[in-house]
Amino acid sequence: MNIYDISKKAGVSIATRSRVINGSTKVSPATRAKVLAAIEETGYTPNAFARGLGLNSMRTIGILCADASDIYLANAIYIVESELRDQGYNSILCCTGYALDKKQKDLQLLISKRVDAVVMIGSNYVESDDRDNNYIIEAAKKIPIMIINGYLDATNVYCCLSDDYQATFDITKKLMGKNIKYFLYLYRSESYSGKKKLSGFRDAFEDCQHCDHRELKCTVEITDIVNQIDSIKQSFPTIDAIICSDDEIAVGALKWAKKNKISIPTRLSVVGFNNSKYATISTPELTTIDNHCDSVCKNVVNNLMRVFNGENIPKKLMLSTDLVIRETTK
Amino acid sequence: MNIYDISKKAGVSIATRSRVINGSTKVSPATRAKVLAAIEETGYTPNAFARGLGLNSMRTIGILCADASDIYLANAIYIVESELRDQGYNSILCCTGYALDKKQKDLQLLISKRVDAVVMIGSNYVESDDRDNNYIIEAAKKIPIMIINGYLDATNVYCCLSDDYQATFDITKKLMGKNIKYFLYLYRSESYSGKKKLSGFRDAFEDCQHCDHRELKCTVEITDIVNQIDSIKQSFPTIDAIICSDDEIAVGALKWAKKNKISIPTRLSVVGFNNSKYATISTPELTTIDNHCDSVCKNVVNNLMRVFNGENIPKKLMLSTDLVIRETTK
DNA sequence: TTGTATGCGTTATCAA
DNA sequence: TTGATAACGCATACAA
Repeated sequence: MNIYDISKKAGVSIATRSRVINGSTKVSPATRAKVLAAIEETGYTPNAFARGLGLNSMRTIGILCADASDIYLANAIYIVESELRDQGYNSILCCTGYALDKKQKDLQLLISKRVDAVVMIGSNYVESDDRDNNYIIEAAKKIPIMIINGYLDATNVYCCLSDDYQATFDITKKLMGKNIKYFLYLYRSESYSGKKKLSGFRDAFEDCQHCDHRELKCTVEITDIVNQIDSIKQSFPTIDAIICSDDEIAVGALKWAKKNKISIPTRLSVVGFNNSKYATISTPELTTIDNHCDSVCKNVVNNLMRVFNGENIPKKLMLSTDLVIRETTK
Repeated sequence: MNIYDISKKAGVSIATRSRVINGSTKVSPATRAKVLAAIEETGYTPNAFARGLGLNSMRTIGILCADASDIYLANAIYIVESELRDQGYNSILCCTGYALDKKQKDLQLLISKRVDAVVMIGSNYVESDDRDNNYIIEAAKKIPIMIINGYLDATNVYCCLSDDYQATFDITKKLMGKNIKYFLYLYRSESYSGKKKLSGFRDAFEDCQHCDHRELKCTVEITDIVNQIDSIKQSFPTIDAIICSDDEIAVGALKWAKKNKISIPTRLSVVGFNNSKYATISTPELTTIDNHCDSVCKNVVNNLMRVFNGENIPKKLMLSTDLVIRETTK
């Protein structure tokens, strides 16, 4: 069933049929009705491939993320996909993992599938070594690349992120103001946003004489965190606060505190990051930094539409965060 | 840059070029080298739309799920996508929500995009009223439909699910054996698998004289659960065990117990479902039913490949579950 | 307002 | 082993 069959059935030319399908106004009501009737009767659907070939677009966006099962990324995927579809675009999802070669390969794959743009969800796509970001810059020569929570200065690359540096800086300062002196920072990733968070934490100590802090890079396995904190305790006996780069790590910190019978928040403050569902699932419920993932995602889709529209949009859009106070801080 | 440019550059016909691209053996090493050199030199990539038009396939599978941010569905999406890509297929993700008309519309949309098959993740796609499942049956006339955790008996529809009925039946019986008498069952969804779980729970009471039980349909908001359990307490004062249709609800039950200072597992047993990350994030860690989501998903993709291959596949594949005992049961 | 002719970049069929 | 040519189904410029 194709355009010719429909045209024949309706007794019009294929051009007229095309006008009806695509909602052109330049067609008389009578002929439009004829065509619509024929379409209805036959259950005809336009062939998307042929359409794509002619228009050089199937209105499809590639979504790249390391791991769709990660609670934070999953939420972002959900929002991005929904927003895109509201705009008439479908999403091809590609879970790349964290290895560079796989990320490159998958981005290439999406481009070969002729997607109209790619949205990279997660700061892990921007590498520390600038040469490793060439794959993004090359891709951006063909289609717009949108990066969520990462920043890369390149043509046709548009970034939207939350102010992670300020967030960790502010919460650390805030806790210092509550007479907290000994801080431990837990993190897992040294991605773009991972580094921002870490420097925010570090910089907070610049003018604090009586404070001290340690940084600990945890393994991916949350169950190991308890032992890892134990081991740092030997050289850093007092811990008043643990700031974590995500909520899952913060849950690990809570489990450590529980095992060592350290009462929260009286003797220890714990702060998470992301304001994910983990924050309310956990007991006690986590004080955490809300980086407004949904706003970031909506901004990205909105910006992408404007790029398609030929508008000039900022290459870097930074959104502020909010502290959500629950049960793990005073 | 298209097939003609490459052919001209290599000094061969477009047919020969096509043979090289598609790995046909019927081409001499010399000409193959010429073509490959031309491709390499120009950085040519075949046009996927034109290819799709010719082959009537772009090797794309539609994934339908209600909510990609749900921890359970997100995990399934991740596995399905990864497995599909291993087989050379891309995935178009569509988050439909739970409303029937949206599900119908989105399935239709995927078909109009000419996907090779659709994978429905989540038992919410099979409706109670059989007439409402017509949209699936109709779709299956065009492409294979794979259903994860739901069952529908129709041509070209293939289902893979875990034995949820047996799971709740067994755990309830098991707890009865430990002198537990008063059971509360908490659930949110009346989907296909939701109903199976509920009947498993109910049937466990058939030959138990001294036992009693209640069922409570919770609202979606987990924070309401505490109040909802409180209210049932008035007509059902003693609760020895709470069985939940998913881990998130179980966390709600834990929060209720904590608020009422009921010690777990000594005075109350709580059992979750899914063995999701929530089970280990929560405190105490949840005893839960592992329905082996990963195995189910892998089976589905594997079966789909066999369907494409023209093999005869069972229309219903049931996998057994396992109980994972942690801290919320004796 | 409607119809005709052509291009989009492949794959596939049939000869050579 | 290679090449010419016909589909594939649609959009659109141009003509009527």
